[in-house]
Amino acid sequence: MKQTPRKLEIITTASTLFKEKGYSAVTMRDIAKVMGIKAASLYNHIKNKEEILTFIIISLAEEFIEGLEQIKNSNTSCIDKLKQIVALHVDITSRNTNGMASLNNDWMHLKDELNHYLKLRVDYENSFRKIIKQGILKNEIKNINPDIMLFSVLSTLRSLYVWIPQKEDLNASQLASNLSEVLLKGINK
Amino acid sequence: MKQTPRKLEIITTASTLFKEKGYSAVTMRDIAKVMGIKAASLYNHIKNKEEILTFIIISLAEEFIEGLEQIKNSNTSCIDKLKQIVALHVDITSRNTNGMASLNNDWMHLKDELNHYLKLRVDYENSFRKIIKQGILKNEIKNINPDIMLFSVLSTLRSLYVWIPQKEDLNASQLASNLSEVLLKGINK
DNA sequence: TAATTCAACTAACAACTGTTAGTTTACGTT
DNA sequence: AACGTAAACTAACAGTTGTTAGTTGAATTA
Repeated sequence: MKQTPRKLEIITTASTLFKEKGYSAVTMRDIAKVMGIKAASLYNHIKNKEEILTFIIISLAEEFIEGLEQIKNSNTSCIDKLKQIVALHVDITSRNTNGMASLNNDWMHLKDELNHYLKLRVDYENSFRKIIKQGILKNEIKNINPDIMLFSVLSTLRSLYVWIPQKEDLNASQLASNLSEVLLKGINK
Repeated sequence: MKQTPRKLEIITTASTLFKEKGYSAVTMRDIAKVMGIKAASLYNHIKNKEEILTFIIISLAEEFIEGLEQIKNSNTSCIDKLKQIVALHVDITSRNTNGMASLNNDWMHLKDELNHYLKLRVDYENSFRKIIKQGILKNEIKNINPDIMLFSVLSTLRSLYVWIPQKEDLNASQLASNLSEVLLKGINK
């Protein structure tokens, strides 16, 4: 799946607008206007509006899947794996704050690739839960309902795209380590 | 602001659709079809589409503000106040999972009431942060960047609307206490 | 120089959007 | 029986939507 530079410009521009107003509220004319061209000209580079959304979402989802695959195979404790997952989210999100908005909020507007996306998401959550469950077995993690822990941690990580742009003073590794501390050990002294 | 029963039915129906596809992707004809009437008939009960969204968002936002006001004035430790905030979110969200989707994802489509909403949100976050900062001063809470802790906890609480409907086996108080445990003390043993 | 390709353009389409105006129907009150 | 009202209806509007077809000019290649 090679993309021309102009096509990537369209995707980048669209991402910004999708984050601001959501996929459905952004028109092809909106995207074209920002780029200084007419809406019809976009179709020299892309098949249709859906292709833009699909590219944004699927490429990010696959990046997460690949990252988690690495972490699963690393020979470390479960707690360390969780720290790596936090760092993975901080890393990918820092580089794609706009796209992450679509991944979180616009996936339901996929058509052709909806099932593909849903499979990737379920796979990701299952692998994540497996690490937590193993941590409980190995006595590294508290014996609370694993779904609640998964939900709590993953909700925070999925919301990073909102907070990272307004906290540019924090660098990535600093944010990742502070976040790991809070998620793993809580805020109570 | 008294609402007729039929108007509330429209708002409830719209909330469900807004959660599924987002405000922009839901048409007046979609809402009417679910109710078994024509789109034009909706206007016997509501002023326009925006009024539906405004009602959903502002009434929920005010419920949160009022709840937090109570908690601020309660004569307890900061940790206990945070537990009360968790319970507040679980309570309101359990009763309004659909509306919470709009509060989180559709607020940018407000027009007349956008500034009102933004003020309520900033006020809420400021009050929340104040409780965390006081907890740090009183040595109840770790001395980490309060914004990171606020972000982490609030992200989880704001995502509850996604998880509560798919975990109907958990009752509210059970969920609130488990969640408090995870958010306050972390998942690390 | 001629031929080809790229990436913009104009013009138009059919479908869909929120909304209004005017009409009809059913029902409770005088 | 007559009236008033609530809540549905039909028909239509003006504007917007994604998308297509065909054209143009500039740059690249033969």
